[in-house]
Amino acid sequence: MSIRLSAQDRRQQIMTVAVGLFARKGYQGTTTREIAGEAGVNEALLFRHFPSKENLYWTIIEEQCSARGRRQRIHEILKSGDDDFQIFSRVAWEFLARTPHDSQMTRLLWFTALENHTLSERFFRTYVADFYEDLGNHIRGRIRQGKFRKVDPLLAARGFFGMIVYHFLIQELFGGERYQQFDPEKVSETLAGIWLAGMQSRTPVAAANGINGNGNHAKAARRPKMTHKLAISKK
Amino acid sequence: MSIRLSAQDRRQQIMTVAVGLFARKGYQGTTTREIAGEAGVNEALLFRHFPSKENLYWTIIEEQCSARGRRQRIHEILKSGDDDFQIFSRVAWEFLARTPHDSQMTRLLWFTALENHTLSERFFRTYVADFYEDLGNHIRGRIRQGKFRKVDPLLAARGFFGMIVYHFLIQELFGGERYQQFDPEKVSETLAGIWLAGMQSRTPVAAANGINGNGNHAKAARRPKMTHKLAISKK
DNA sequence: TGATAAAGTAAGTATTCACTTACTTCCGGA
DNA sequence: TCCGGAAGTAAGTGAATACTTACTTTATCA
Repeated sequence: MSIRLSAQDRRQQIMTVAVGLFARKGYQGTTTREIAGEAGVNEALLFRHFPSKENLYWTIIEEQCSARGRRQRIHEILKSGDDDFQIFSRVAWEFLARTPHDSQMTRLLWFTALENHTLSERFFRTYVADFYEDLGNHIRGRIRQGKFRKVDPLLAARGFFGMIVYHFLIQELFGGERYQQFDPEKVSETLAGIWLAGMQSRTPVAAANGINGNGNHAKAARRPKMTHKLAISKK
Repeated sequence: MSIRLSAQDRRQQIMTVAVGLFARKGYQGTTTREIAGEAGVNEALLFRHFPSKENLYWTIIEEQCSARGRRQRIHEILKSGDDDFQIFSRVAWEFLARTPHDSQMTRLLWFTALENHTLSERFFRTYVADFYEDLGNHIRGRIRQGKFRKVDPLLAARGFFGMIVYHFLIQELFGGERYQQFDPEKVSETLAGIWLAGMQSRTPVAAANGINGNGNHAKAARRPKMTHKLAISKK
């Protein structure tokens, strides 16, 4: 028996509890009994607020993941006219400085992407692709201005996000934070600094090793070695 | 009724089928009935070969993920004495040039990490931490030689792996490959090139924006702006 | 101060799950 | 050729699951 709440408050409380459980154990790993139990109510009440477990799940995803706030903020950062180090540090910061609720939702979304691979594409288009478009356009502009090396803007954008998202995953999802704490601001600046210096490098050290001036690759000389390694790697 | 196989062959076949199902749907999302059905045998036979579903799962993980081959190869690459562009391109290549079986196992391991967060740390220590140690040591050496910027070697290694692993995840797990195909060799060289140029940058462009010569950060001037953004991001 | 509607619950149901028991089929070697 | 043992199966078991039905409690307002 639990404290009597208004339908609206109870609904919200059930969703909050469910986010935590779905994020920790996934959709399949969470039972409606657990959700009701942790919310301190009878299971039947859960089904008065949500017609099915699946509906509860998608309600959470659609309500919590609109993420328009972040996209808007990143859009503003990119158009702010600041210098690139400011811009990329702040974009990184947007992804690294997360509330506990953000962390939970990130876990939940990775679960969704893995569990429901028919919907993972929709998820990707809705919540991720926009960032690439905005950042890719920015990078493309810089390349046109001659400020960045000529590389595939999409690949460069992925590289940048990859550094940040992967760090976040290791820290928050794999428990890396138990071994070493990182200051999000320092991480933002360090990773953005590495990536940016790599993109701005006008006389890239790598040029001596096979990347020519305009960012294309001179493959012929190195290919045999790589091919050899591939043969081994396939076992 | 299925073709009669030797116990050894049947066991192997069940494992092969199970890898595919666990990778697509996770541990919780896969039923023993499905595995038996797809293997074309009775469910009871599955339990003669494996005492439990959980045992089947861990047998797969321990048998398929020894990954010692790859660690050994990466160790050799790092000690090969090649120039850094060769080294980092080839390490990237090791992670990007995957067989379909490798892709399946990667999906399965991400599932494991998410589903079983008490064991994800063990997984991380067993199969990931080694790479960091090897690569981190290499980076530390280069910093000592004055060839790389002075940044946290662990963070730099994570940044490098992040670029590669994230690209792989997007392509293989989120279906990014349906929109755009990438040549693994080109991706390896481009990402390694960006990261390496960023690490080697002797007079980093970012220095004008707040990173000083030895890689530490001058925070004071920029912090108010960042803090402002954080306040917004917390909603 | 009751009537009422909404909040909340006890005790189910059908189905599915991992796993078992008791049986049949078939191959290889003496 | 025949028999022992291994490969394979039909038909379950109890527990757990998502979801339901029929009921009780309680806040609110005329």
